[in-house]
Amino acid sequence: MAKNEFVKEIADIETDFPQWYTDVVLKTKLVDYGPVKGTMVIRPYGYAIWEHIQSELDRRFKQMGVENAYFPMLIPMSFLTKEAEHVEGFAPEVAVVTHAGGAKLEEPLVVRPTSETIIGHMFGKWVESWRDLPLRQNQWCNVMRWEKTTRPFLRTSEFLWQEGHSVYETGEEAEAATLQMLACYADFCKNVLCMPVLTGRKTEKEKFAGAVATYGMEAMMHDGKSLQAGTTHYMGQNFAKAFGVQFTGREGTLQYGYTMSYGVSTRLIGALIMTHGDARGLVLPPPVAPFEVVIVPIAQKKEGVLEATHVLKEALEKAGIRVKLDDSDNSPGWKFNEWEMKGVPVRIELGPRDIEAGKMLVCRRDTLEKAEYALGDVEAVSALLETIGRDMYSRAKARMESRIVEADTLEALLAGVEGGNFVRAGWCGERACEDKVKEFAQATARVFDETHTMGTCVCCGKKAAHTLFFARAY
RNA sequence: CGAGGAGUAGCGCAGUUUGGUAGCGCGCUUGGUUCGGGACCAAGAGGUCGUGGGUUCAAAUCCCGUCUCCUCGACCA
Repeated sequence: MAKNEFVKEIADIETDFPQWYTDVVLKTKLVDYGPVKGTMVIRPYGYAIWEHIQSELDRRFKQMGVENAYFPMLIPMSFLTKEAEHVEGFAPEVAVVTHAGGAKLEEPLVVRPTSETIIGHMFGKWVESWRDLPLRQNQWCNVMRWEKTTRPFLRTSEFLWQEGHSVYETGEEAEAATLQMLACYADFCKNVLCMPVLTGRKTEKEKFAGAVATYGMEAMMHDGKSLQAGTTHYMGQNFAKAFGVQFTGREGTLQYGYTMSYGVSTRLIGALIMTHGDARGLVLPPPVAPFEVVIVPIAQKKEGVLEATHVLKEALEKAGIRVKLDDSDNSPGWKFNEWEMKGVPVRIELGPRDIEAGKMLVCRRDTLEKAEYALGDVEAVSALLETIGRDMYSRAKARMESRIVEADTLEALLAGVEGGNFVRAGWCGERACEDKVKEFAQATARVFDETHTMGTCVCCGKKAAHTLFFARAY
């Protein structure tokens, strides 16, 4: 394509954010649509991000003493109905297998929308004594929820996630574990995804079907809307009683365990795209970027250029940096645009001029700044990657904080969320008021704010029992 | 599930009003010249027009059915 014919490949991020998102995930080859409604194919460039998310989280879980396991995808329909709230919440969106082996099944099987039931069933068999507790297992798997409207990574019929499930002797322990895992997630978002989140408990209306309490973390997307990036749930004895998770306690009496669960999904990929992306496309956090550095040779057929880029690549790789050397026949300008759209944190340009001067041109994706480094200065590149990650977090955090506003009235709340803000507001605690806010402002309660106190309910004006963050959400 | 939009080459589209046997751009292949912000020349390959039926001498085009995808709303990691 000639310079003067250059057409913008992706929609304008400011005026058409949803289209920008769809364009970016497709054009950068993170994902493609599957042939079945609502399904997605996670392509290598996208799956690499997931693999980095997985390995980093998996390491953290294991450090906390969680073991990995795998439970079957098919769950007897009757399991789902054992916990009243649970079935009510999930029944509308499960896919059901009615036929197999050429015959109708006696009992339909649901494709797991989440695994509390089947894991509860198995834990019921495995837990006998207080000595078996805590029992903490996690699985990496796919789940299926037949959603009405879908969008790659953010909401798909089938998605990948991890779901951790634990049983404890006491409610205090289980609840503490629920909060501990929430903190683990938030730390992961900060240090690995460079993404700030608000964390806190969810309202009854927003909690997980069957839980006593649900905690969530909410990330602010580029347009100021909220995305639930992960949840942890304290189940009390609800599932333990439904599935007979009982043990003989320290005093010799038979008692039910207390369970909790937690999960994050491939939605995190959508979250980081919509948090960090800009008009040129993706801006990937270095810790999860498939490539942290792309090397673009200039005049690569000239004597010594490709050789020099290979030497540089090996030096960077030796320091543990993930490197792509783009020695394709495309022009340098084409490569610059391509890799910027794909969000590679650092680009290094290396041509005859640099080689002669013993330098290399290093370009940051997040700020688009360029600087000359000594050729082969691996430590400086390493340090730059660290800096980029920190700066991405700081910018996102400053942005989120600048977009938290307070409201005393429904009108103010509406104006706040329409302006792309998280709105802090008081709440009397009545479901009717929460419903009214949603109807009036198309905004939902995201999490409780434990750090501030608003005096009156934003809806009815009575004394506030709680302070909440409201936002429009994906 | 309600309201819109769209299915024609790998991608993006034109052609449908007024039926006449399929075209453009990008990409792809081969060769050559290029290379510091989407290079250029030349020669090529690639489509039973989503699908089933109907009308007609003749259907991408007209009629009926059907499937799928996208966007926006009510539900959700």
